[in-house]
Amino acid sequence: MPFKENRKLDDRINLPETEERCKKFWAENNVYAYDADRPREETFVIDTPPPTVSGSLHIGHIFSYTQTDVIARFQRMLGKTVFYPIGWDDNGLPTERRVQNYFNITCDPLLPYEPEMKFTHDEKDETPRKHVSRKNFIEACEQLTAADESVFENVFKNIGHSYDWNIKYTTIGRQSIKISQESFIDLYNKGFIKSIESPTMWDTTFQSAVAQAEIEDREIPGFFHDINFRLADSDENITIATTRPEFLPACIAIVAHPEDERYKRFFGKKAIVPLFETPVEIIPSEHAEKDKGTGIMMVCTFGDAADVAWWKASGLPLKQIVGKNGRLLDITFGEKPFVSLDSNKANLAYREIAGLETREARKVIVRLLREAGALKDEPRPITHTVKFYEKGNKPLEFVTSRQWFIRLQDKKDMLTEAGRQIKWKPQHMQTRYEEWVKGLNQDWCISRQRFFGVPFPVWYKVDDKGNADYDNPIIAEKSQLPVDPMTDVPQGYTEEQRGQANGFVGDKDVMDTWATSSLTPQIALSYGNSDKLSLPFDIRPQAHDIIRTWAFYTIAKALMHENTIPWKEILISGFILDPDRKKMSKSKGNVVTPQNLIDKYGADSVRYWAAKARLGIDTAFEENVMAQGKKLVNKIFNAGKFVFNIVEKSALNGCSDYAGYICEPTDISWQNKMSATIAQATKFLQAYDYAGALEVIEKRFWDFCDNYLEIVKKRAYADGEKSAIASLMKTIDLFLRIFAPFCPFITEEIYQTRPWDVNNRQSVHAGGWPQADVDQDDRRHEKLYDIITEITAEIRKAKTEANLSQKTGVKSVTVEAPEEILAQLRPGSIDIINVGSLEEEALILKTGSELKVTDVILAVNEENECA
RNA sequence: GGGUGUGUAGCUCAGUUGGUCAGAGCGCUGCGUUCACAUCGCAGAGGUCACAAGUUCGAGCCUUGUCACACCCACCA
Repeated sequence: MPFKENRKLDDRINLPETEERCKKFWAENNVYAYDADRPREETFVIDTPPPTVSGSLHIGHIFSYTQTDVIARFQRMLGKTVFYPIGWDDNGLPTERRVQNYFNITCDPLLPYEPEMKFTHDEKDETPRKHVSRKNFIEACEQLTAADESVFENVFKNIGHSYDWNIKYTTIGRQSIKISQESFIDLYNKGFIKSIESPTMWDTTFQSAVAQAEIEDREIPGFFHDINFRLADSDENITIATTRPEFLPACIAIVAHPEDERYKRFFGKKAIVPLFETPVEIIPSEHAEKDKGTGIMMVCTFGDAADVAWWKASGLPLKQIVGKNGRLLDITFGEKPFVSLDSNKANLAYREIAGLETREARKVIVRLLREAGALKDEPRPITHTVKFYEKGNKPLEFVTSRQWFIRLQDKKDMLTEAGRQIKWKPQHMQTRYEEWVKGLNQDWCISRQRFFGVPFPVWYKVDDKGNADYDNPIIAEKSQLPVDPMTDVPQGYTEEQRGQANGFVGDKDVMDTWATSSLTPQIALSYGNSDKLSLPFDIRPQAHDIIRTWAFYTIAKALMHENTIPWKEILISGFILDPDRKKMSKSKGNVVTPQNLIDKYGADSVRYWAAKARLGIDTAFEENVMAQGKKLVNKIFNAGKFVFNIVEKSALNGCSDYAGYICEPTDISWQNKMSATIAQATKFLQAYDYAGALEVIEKRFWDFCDNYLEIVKKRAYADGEKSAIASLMKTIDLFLRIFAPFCPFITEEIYQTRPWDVNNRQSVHAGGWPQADVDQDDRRHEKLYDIITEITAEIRKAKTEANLSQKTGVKSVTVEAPEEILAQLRPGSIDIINVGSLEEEALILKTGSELKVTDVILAVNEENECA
């Protein structure tokens, strides 16, 4: 039901119908389409965050995305064309995990493709995970993300976000893959990308490398084990505390603090690793702390990140004992680098743990140590923090593997400088960014040993012995993109040569999802078909939890590719917190879904709630604010309807050019107020302070309903006075426009049904933000409105205190004020008489030092109230 | 250990450069309201603005310190 010519406003507010009508109207009239022909200066460019498609939309999304929409709508109403894309971040591990759980499948790249395979969701499916081929798995991902994305799209449309749905991308889409691969090739050619074999943080469940930014610490229970190491050439023992005794076979050294008197005399000597009889040197190191554990520790490859750093510095050989599946590798003592004074004994011990998961191996080692008498005391339970992949449920291991890295550590200064060229709102968020850059201690590992992602556009030559040459990759030609090296063939080769001696193999890894989402500006531009736009965009809106990932990586990529900043300003939104001020939990999020709230309060009210919160401030979830929004929406509707009723019965019905009729002093004074409010709101919105703008607009609106409307009611309604009616028309026109960015539905509904401007049925959102030129206003009666409301308040108070109706008549009111005030007041006397139900001649004006209402004598009795 | 933010009425939050800044909404209390709106109106009570010291004629606002809470990073044998 689109808006028809001369449609009348409903008698009662009906939000669901209003919302449907508006959505249809906007879609049919392309109200939010970006105009690629307009020049850059007339364009507002937004780098919209593509939400992760791995479940349902959270109320937090609605919160921050709505704040951006308010800004977008304001800019559009200013007359700009708004480049406002929308995308879905659907590639990567989170999606794979959801697909695995949802369809109860797991990917086995060795299986053949089954073209007929279908996927269904069964809540009660308790059978073991079904193994499917890589291609089938990707199809399952595509199926589920497509379904999820259409749900997301509906919610965003229901809440009234004004994206240009023609500029819609997915990070797994063909175009995104192409741009992501181009990015890889560009960085490779610039020498910013390297592939190296190195210890990498590894999730054994997903069997993939993960990046520094994807790690989180978790407190888990564990044990301290005090293990005795025999000293070589001595009967003495030293006791070493460790939480990971299963790493004994990978021990490469013992370290203690150089100033530790207990161990100073041992430096340079050798200790013997129990069970495995490996001699290791005792070395001083600043890293060791005297008062932790026993003060002396073993270094293994690799129990934790400190081991990695220490190993790199030491130059000692690498003893990798944990495999990619998280199980202990099959190694043999006596072969390099696993030296032992007694290889038979060592191998006997190791055979007990080979093939076990690290946790199981730990238990076995403890038993063996106990049997060998090398365990000083029984293990002591502790709680310690361990690194996890944020989406994983097993601790990370350090596994040596070949990975692609983007060099960032040598660009810290440039990255910091780029951050300084961007305006951060709030400002302190820039500090967070800088601290993150300062603390970078790894390059960016972008390869993931997964399936649903952007493939590396890379193959490797295979030599005559069948070994791949990883140091000299074959990089795809740009004209070939997008490519999948597992099915596409490098130039100069044929498919028959795949995997053959003197042939080639494809790189089977995919990229980290951030490697693609860090290119959202470039991807959006490619979908936008614009030759007028380039980096930097105007704004990037996002939350503060992904400063270290999305913001950081986007800045890094823009710097490396275009040598510029990606956006001029970055607006950091806060979080929605549980009422107990913790981060909103999933369980809660499932109950309070955005759609439920839209259904309950209406889209405009949910938007009102979002727009009330300041940038960067975390806010507790408070449904009351939505109820408040609903009251406002209702009030806007009723005020509109009331004014329409007045206009329809008046001589100004159907009149478009009403402004010239506004001539009465009180009306002119009120319009001064409106101008001031518009000026304030405009200033706030230009500074992206949508909450500040909403506050002043809302305040003025309630003032309008409570005071001005009451003041002019009689003149407009009973007297049919044109000045009052025209002033009401103008006021409604102005409020509809300045509320439009916040409450797009109700404002459009009323705007389209005005009994004036009937030939102008453009969307209220298509432009027309009011100009507040206060300097051109007629300021002769500037103070009058405030004087009237002040006196009115005193009269109302007198009635309230007498427990009487506001309709009670007034016999006399005495106002004392300086002559200057009285001069302003006199032309508006009639309005005080009207609004206060004063009898004729009841208003007595006296000269005094300041404005004061001294006597209010009510008509019902002779009670005299002193104000 | 390093960094950032927050602490203002019972609750959720505003308080822009120090001078009507002690506020709003909700909640609470009282009263009113047939005629735009009970999704209403009018009014009221409620706060040593975390604490302490300092700067100033004057401090929620600036400085220093303390406490509490939250988030990020580092360390985690």
